[in-house]
Amino acid sequence: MNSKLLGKGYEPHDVERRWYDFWEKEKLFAADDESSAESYSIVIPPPNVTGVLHMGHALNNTLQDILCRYRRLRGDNVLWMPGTDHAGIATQNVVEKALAEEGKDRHQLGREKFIEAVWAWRERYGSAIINQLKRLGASCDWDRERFTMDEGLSRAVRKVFVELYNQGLIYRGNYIINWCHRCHTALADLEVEYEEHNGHLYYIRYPFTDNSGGIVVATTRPETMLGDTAVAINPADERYQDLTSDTVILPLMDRQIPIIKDAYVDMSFGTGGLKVTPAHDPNDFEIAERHHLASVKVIGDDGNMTSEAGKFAGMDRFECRDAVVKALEKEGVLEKIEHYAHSIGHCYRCKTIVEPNLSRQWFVNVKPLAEKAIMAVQKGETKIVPDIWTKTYYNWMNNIRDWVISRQIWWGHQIPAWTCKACDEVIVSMEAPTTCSKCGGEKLVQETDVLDTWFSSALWPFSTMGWPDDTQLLKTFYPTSVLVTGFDILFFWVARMMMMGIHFMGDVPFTDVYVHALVRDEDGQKMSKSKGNVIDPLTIIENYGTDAFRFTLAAFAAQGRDIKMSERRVEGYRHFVNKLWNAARFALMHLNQSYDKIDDDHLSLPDRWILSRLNRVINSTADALDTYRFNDAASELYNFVWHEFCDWYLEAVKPALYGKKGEGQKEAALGVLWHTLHDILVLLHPFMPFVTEEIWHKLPGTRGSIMKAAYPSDRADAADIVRDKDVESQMTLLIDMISGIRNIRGEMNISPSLALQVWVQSTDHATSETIHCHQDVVINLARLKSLHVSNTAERPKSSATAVVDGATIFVSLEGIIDFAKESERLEKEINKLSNELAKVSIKLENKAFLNKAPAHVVEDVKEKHARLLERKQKLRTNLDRIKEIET
RNA sequence: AGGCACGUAGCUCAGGGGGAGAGCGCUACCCUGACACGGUAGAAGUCGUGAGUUCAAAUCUCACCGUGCCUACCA
Repeated sequence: MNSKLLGKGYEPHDVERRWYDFWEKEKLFAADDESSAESYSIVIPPPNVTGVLHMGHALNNTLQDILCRYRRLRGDNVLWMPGTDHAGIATQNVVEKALAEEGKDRHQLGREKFIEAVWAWRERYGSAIINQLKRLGASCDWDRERFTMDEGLSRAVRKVFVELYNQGLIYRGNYIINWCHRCHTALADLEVEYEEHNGHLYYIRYPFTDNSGGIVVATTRPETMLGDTAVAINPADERYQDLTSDTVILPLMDRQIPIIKDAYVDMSFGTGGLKVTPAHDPNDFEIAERHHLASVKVIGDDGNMTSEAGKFAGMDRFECRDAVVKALEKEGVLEKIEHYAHSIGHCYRCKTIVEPNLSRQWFVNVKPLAEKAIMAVQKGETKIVPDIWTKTYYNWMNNIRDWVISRQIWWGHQIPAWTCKACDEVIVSMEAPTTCSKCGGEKLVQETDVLDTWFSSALWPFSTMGWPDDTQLLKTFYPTSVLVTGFDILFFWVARMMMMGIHFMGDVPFTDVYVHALVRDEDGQKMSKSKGNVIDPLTIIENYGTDAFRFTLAAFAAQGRDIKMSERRVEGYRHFVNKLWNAARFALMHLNQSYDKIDDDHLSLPDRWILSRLNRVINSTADALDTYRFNDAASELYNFVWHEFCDWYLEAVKPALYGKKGEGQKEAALGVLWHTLHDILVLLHPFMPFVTEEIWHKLPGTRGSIMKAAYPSDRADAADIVRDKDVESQMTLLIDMISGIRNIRGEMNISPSLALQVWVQSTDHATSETIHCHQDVVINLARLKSLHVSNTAERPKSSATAVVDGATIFVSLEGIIDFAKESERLEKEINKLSNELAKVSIKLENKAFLNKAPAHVVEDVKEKHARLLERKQKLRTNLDRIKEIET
């Protein structure tokens, strides 16, 4: 007996550390660059180097790990490519903050020293999130870990930039972009978050040159009026048909500006007069283009007013707003102020209010790339799961606008463009040029801007595999099998990877995209630090163990639904881990060897039954995982292990295991027990890698890591485990009988220790045969003194009755029966049956149903009706008897 | 403004045209030689509201109410 090998309760911490080290040491996560096995690959959504593991990461990586571990068990050559993202703005912010604490800023250091400081920071803290992923059990091929700023990936970035530039898909120009004054950089449209805000709408009168009348405009940002270069009205607006002047005076600046007519102006808004500020509003910018208006930039890149702002120059933009309002009031041109709710854009990194700003930036013309990315999904080259996201993907791709890729920060891939000081020629090239290709000049200055981080992440599926070199890794693993991600980065990342992958690799980056839900708190709120509702995955791991946590995430991961994280649920699954542990503990008390072959001759009904059920769960789990139904797989396994294996099988075979059924049955049961536990461990391993590995090593006959095991249905002996419906229905009969007797015991308050005498009456030969053959199972599990089976109405005088299909059960209660209680119990049962019977009867009385419903449905309902009726009548007979005795 | 999802037991959620399910919680009994992180039994839902399609609707359609999210606009 080796029962001492397992402790009474499962203690995760030591086990987790031990096996993770073992897996790493044994290189069990390593992919083969070249292998005859089928390839399966996933690239990790690279977390930010500055990041700490949150629930989103935990879910995302747990799902990927389940897939990877599952595919390994299926014999695939699996590559899970790990790495991190340099997160330009976020990381720069973090390092700047650290510098600020030392009283320094980046400008004092200079660009080069600052970059060094960021690298140093990365050395020190950058592996935090990687270590946290390891605690989750993530089986990434860590030897291949990549970073978007690595030399290899940087080369890919330069290559892509140069090619897109040469193809005319990257250009530089002056356009309105979103500007964050705090991060001091341009932001892409996607990087702006809008939030509802209670502001004001200011009505300002721009008088005619003679200071009379004029046009009233409305604005939420009065300070921008300093940069107005026109007032626009709708050409169809009747209010302005009789204008005598075609100019107005811009108040405070005393500038004469034109009145222009443009159909863009919404006549129903405000007064129908629109102030035009081309440098600070995207729509105004477009109007200005159409009407060839000048642009006056009054808000500077630092958030202060520029010299163009006249006497307001140098003022902070918000202070200026108040000052302008006061000044307008003083001039008597402020008509009114209304309360006005509107949404304002904020920087997604630092939450500062962003300003549309005219600026010279680099852009990607994404339309041509997007078209191919749409086609690829339409043609099914990439499948988005669940399908619901496909529409969102199309919608966004169809309305896509050019992408600003330049950022005015230091940390990132510096744009590989140089300007010749002598002739202003722009040279874009992989390596720094020494002379100007046009004039031969030697004074070349590199563009100071860096690229958007997402520009490099867009290349992730192939840059991590060595592109632009033609590597073996790419040949084996590109396109990747699936991308697992949250919908929040569907556009930021997935769409852009699609575009770049197709353009540069000539093939989609992944064949499937599995989009999972967002993890929210128990009330459905998005977790955020500011709300203080963040649940730290590492705390959960500390308290409940990684396996319980992972299983919870899988069980919660129903498609198309957000996940509301509940600690209670994790606790529940911790109990499940412990249940498995104890089932194994019990099994290992009896198992001293492995069993290659199941002894068919001595199998009991429970043995055959559990093998049949095992066969079902093997197939349904595989099916669920193949279609990304993680929650289905998890609940199948949960129910099988707890409610079939533990509750029924283990209890049923105890007598055999304790040698009460002879050596033959004992050995047969041991064989089944070994097989079932063995397969349970393998099936559960993707979800609960640690506890399964721990038990695996205690199970006799296993060699090496469970990671090297074969999925049950792929094994040579898989044929031994077959589904047998006959066996299942026989076992169901026994289970129903036992439950019926237990119900009587419970309801009648009969002590569990009292062994009962039971008479079973059945006129159905097959039923009585089954009961007779397997009566030991019933006697054992229902705690009986005796069980008599007959086809006559032989029964004890004082008894309680239960009914199953094909048989009536009489539990002798000689001397202890409480007639009133038994009547009550029977009446309750009869009531239940009557209710069900009523529903069924309605159907059968409905001629339309009998005529139109499919024959098998009608047949089913008739059968059910007969069954219910039989049961009810039997109970009724016994109730009558009881009442007779009682009176 | 447009779009998408969701409203099922006290709580958290599965299910998805023909017998209402799970976990937690609750009630009663039980420390039965794996497990009290356990066992056995039990109570509990007009499946948001209203209409329609159908022989049959929790399930499909529409409207409404409520919740959440996404996209766009916002002078």
